[in-house]
Amino acid sequence: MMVLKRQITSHLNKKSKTRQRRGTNRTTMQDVAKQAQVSASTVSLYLRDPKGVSPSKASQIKAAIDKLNYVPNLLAGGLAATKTRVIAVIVPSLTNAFFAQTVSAMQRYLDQKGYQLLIGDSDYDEDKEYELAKTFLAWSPLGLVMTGAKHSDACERLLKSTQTKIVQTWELTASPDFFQVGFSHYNVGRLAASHLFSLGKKKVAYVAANLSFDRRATERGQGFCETWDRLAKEPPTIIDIEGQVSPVSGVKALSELLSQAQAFDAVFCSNDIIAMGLMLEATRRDINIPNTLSVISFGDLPFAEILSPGLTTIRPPSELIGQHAIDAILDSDTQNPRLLQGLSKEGKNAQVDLAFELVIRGSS
Amino acid sequence: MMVLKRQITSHLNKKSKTRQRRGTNRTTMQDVAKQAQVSASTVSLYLRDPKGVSPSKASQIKAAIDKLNYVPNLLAGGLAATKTRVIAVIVPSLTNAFFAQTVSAMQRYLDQKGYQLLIGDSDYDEDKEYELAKTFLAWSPLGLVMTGAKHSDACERLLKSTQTKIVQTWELTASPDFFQVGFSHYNVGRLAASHLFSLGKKKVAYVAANLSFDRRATERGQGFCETWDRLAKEPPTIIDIEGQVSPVSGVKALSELLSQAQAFDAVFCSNDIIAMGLMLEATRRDINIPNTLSVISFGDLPFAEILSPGLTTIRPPSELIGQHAIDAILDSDTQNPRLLQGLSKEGKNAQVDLAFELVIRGSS
DNA sequence: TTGAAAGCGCTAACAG
DNA sequence: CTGTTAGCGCTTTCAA
Repeated sequence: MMVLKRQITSHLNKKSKTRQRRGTNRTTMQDVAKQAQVSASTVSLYLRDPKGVSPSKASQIKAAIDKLNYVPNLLAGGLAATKTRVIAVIVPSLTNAFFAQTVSAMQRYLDQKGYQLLIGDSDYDEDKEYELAKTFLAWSPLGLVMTGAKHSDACERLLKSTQTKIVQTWELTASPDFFQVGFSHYNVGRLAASHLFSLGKKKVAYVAANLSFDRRATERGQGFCETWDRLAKEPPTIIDIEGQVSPVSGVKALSELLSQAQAFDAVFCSNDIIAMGLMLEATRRDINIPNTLSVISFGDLPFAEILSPGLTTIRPPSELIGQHAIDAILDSDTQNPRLLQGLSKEGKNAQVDLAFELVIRGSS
Repeated sequence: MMVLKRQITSHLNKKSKTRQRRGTNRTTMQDVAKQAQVSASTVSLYLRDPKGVSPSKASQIKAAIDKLNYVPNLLAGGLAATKTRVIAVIVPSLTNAFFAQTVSAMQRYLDQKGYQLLIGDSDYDEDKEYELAKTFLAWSPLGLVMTGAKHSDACERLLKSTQTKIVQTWELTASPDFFQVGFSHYNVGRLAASHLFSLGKKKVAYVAANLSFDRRATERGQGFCETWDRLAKEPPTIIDIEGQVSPVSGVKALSELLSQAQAFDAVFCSNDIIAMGLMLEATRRDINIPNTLSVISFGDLPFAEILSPGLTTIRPPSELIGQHAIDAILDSDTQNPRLLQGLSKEGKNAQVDLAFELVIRGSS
């Protein structure tokens, strides 16, 4: 009996063999419990719901935590609970202002809610995207936010087989397999076309970069070209600059435009970065905007308003996309009430179709 | 004996009580092991070092993994190994191009190495930064990359008490407590001052936004002002625009500048965003750059070269900072060989002082 | 309210 | 090269 008791005592006081081996020294919940003279499960309860334990024990535990500088081990917690407070996000590029805005909005939205964002950058590469998704799912996240609605077959299979909530953003498709939050890029193109047509423009072009890699820009282009064709009975010219999107693409695009036989009186740029380059180059070449050439674009990035003239552009709901995506994931966690109101989010593959806005400035 | 055997068998075939309760259905390593007719530890070994198991078993295991669509549970793995392949990063703002570049470089650098980046955005708030650091450390990351060398006292204490490798970036301090990789912002300011002085400029100003919140911009300003004062025997004027950094700050700054009694012939902008606004506004007001006003800045963001005239600016080693930070962390993990060569990284609080570059264009 | 017990799924000695 | 074993630190019944 005495022997047994001593063994128990020593078990409580000494580090286990494994911990000794590894040289691990982490303060555990067990340490806190001992310090506070309660059991580990009471500490656990306190951490999740402080009002669940008696005030006296609560203050003892609080003191112990402060004294020992205790940091809970989320790995152990997640493993035990078979779920985590992590939300994974995969974007094509972190340096792209659109996605940076969306991710940033997610972070702010999550702020103080105790969730972590696991962020991955696929570099516009489907294979990398697949690898990222695989690794991210291994962290048992509450949800996985993908950018775009098209993935490699393997990735698609993976996403369908997981129990994790999947949300696709920035793109809406006809018969979605997952929850989607975005807007119609096709309609963005339509809006641009009708705006230019209503201004009485005759000869227009769609300017983009790296179109074969940018499905969403392609769709905007389609909406633009088909609509223009219907209105003006003439298909727009498409200028597709090779290489990554940068202001330089816009510079090149203008040269390309000027080298054509016809004279254009308006262009729709696939985004503001390109439009900026094009407008600055136009200024340099003494081409008057909007008199000689009207410019309309997509993005409404911070510099759009200070270009001369101000850039007419269509503003996407970057922040809202982030918020709704997070909302959909938190929604599916029964622990959390719905945050944003007024939108039906029922169904595994519901869609949230957000509005975009035409911001008219001097360039058109 | 028979009874015992049946019990064992049933234990292997049925889900455990806990899993049944929770309704968890995850494919585990155990499932793979059974499918492949080997033990779980063999599967584990295979996953970490495929060459460690015999070719025949290896192919069986591979087949089993594919068939079952097995995704390892990184939480369990990390817990068991008391370490993870996660690297945490805290930046002041994800939408800030400088930090986006650094984080993006980290991701690319880590690509295919099987490490994850846990990214947090402190929104330039020391309290948020502290909370983030605390939560991130709870994930037992291999390392934690902080931006800047100044934190709240509580945060400082936390960072010192942890066993996780801490790296501070984008800033170098006199007697560092942690490993630092950055460059001297003071010297950036010095370089800007001597460049303008060598050009024969007489009356200069330092233009910045939100200076009281931007320690690094303040330091660049100090380097600039002190050096200019020494060279020209006159302290520069400091224009500090309130509010978040944006091109609009530059627009406002120019008005401010023009409203002063003296006429300036050169300005040093704290970053390219501001410089862009200032230059566009100058063009609008028909102020000739560089003849009437020279502009030099800091950043070399993508648009710097396409402004008219091109923007003279000092390019920080954004990507290199990311690479060295990761390197320092991977270095401290004995599993990994040093990746970048030629730099001594000994010591817990060594410094990596990276070079920056003056890119001279038409604006100066 | 509180505590004991039984895992969560995996890693890492260790022995064979 | 392979399997056995003993945890990693926490959550969650369940009973007291």
